[in-house]
Amino acid sequence: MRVLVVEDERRMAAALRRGLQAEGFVVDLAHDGEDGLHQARHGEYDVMVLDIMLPRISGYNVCKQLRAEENWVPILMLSAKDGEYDMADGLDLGADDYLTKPFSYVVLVARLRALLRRGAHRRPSVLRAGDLALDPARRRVTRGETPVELTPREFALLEFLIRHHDEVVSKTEILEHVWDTFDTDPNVVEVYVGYLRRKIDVPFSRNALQTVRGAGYRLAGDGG
Amino acid sequence: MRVLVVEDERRMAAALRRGLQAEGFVVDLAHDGEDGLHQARHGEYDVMVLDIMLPRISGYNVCKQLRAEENWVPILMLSAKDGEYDMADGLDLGADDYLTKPFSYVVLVARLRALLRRGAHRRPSVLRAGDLALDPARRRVTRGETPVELTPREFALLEFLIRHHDEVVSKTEILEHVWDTFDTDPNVVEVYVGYLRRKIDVPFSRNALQTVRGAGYRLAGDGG
DNA sequence: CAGGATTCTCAGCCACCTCTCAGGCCGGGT
DNA sequence: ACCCGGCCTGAGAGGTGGCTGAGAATCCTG
Repeated sequence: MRVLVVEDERRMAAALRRGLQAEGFVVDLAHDGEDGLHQARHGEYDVMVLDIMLPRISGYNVCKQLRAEENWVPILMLSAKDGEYDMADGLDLGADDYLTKPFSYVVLVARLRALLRRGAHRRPSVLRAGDLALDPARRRVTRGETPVELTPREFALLEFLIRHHDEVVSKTEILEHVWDTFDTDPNVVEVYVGYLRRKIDVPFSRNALQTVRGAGYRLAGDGG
Repeated sequence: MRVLVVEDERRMAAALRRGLQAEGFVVDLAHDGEDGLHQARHGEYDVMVLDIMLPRISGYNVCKQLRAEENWVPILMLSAKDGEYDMADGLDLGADDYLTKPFSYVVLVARLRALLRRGAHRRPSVLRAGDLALDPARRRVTRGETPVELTPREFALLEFLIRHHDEVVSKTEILEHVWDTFDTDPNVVEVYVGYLRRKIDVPFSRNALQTVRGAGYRLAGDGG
């Protein structure tokens, strides 16, 4: 599990790093708010420990900024101050938990694990067209209730078609977006369209993946 | 044993703390329902004493909320003698025991110990996927009823996979989160996936740890 | 420092995937 | 009907990704 620790006091930061590494975490450090914000944006962290009193950008603003950017990494806030007001403030800004210094090391680890267990709020996005459903994250395709096994190329092709369902897409477009070339033999598209049809078309049902002679292909969606 | 006491009357709270500490418990206090809910969520308590009449959020709702979040910490409820709710109400909402004020410490402690002995309904602190269970705190893994011995690296890999069960995770993602590098030979992931399979895959059963060629790996989990 | 556990590298092997090719099919125009 | 161009498809060669056994390097522990 990968954790970003944003803490300006060097001794505290070093202690946290050692301790968390001993617990099996992969630890990155940032020593001010700007650095922390930057690292949080570009690294994929499972959880984040964020001090409030920081040079350049305060922990409050780091948190606020990340949430504004739709970054939902679980955040545990640390503060030297005490009082309910601070805590409510931090939680309002989108932190997931809050700890007041001095804190017990055991408690910190326990709460980090609690955050990890809950997980970040993630967005489920499933693409649909007709009775076809494609989940890019899970890399899973179903027709109705039955799962469909696709090779990577087939999957990429179907994803492109389903994103443009009900539109006619030319073989050239497909080559550009799925194969990343434009001067290959378009026959390869025909071949893969054939593969897809064998896997996603139900016998005795109208074809979901239609040929538009001279123009390209169209994947029929529910709307039209 | 770690106990969380949620009680708004300061005198009563202080008395409970002293009494329970004398019995050898580690005691945390919360003075209203919101605080109590928060602490219960983020701390790992072995048992919880929860007053019903509380500012902000009632004890009933704290309990209900925790159970809705699959938090199965044993809860002992406290009520004033003339409360508007009765015992059946509290137990219906998922409390494990119920005491009416005034009560004797001896009885309180006896019932807490009984709860601890009985254990919670279930320990939800473990991650699950299919018949695999991984307890991050105890660093323990079981397949069904049988324990599985894992090395630290294997454990970290399985933890990452189980947290993303049903999703396809690429070797690069795995390298970043488990190995803390991104430019190492991905073959090391393949090797460790192989190790894991030998330890967690049951013969004659469908593979829990599936290869998604060209994309990564997916740990199959049954909704949990 | 010895012995064992753990992590990692390497190379060979295998299965699957990708793409090419050639022949056949089909639709439309005349 | 006939032809032509676009499309489909079966077969198969070649490439690539992934798996694994062997063993080296490293870490841990007594």
